[in-house]
Amino acid sequence: MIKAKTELFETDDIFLADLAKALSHPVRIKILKILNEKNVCMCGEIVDLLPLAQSTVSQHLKELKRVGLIKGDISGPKICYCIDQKVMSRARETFVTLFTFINCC
Amino acid sequence: MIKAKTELFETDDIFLADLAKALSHPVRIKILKILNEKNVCMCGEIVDLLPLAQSTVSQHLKELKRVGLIKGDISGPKICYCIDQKVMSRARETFVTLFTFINCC
DNA sequence: CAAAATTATCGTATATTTACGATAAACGAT
DNA sequence: ATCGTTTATCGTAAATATACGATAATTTTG
Repeated sequence: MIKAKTELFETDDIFLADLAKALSHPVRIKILKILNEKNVCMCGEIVDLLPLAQSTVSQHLKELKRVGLIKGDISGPKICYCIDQKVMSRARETFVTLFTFINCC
Repeated sequence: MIKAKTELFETDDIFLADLAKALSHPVRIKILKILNEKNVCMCGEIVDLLPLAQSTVSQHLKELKRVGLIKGDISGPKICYCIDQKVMSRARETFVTLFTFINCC
């Protein structure tokens, strides 16, 4: 059912939009692919693979962390980043649900 | 294989990021759901269902049109918007490919 | 032809994003 | 304790996104 004008957006829509925002920059897609390939990765390694300053990469990692798609485990001065598969699965389901909904009904 | 620092992003990543950008606002998710439910929809109908000015809704429609997820057929002074299922399917595949890649390999 | 209806575009204000260099913070090694 | 390494954060500048009202453009209707 379509909602009345006074109601705000549904939390599902906000979550999906938020996920999409985290995926809306090629660098962040690339970072996810790098993390996927290396399994676990220091921030510095990612910086070396990208044409960006360390602070910029750090900002992108922060955005991915914000939605939970990645997590960073502190080990000494380094931080080992990796994909949070649980959240990633939830993200996949969220997108699939949208596309299924739109392609079917 | 991980690319050297000098190479820019892959076109796949750019396309995916671009799609994600179009989906990165709750209003645009909502618009897609409205179009899905109504099948075909005038701009004005969408405006009536959202707490936004007509010009703002028009801008969001433009962003969805930019990536091709929707198309607008002119019929008199009205414009009938609908989802472009072909592009939507491509979008679904693009996201599924990413998630499959990340969850498996 | 004029008026009404519909939608896009323009101008504009504000907020957010993206990028960088510089600096701070945390830890291991010397 | 100090130094080097690693990463986050700060300050800042430029670009983009989001929202609105006003206006223009298009077509149907009167």
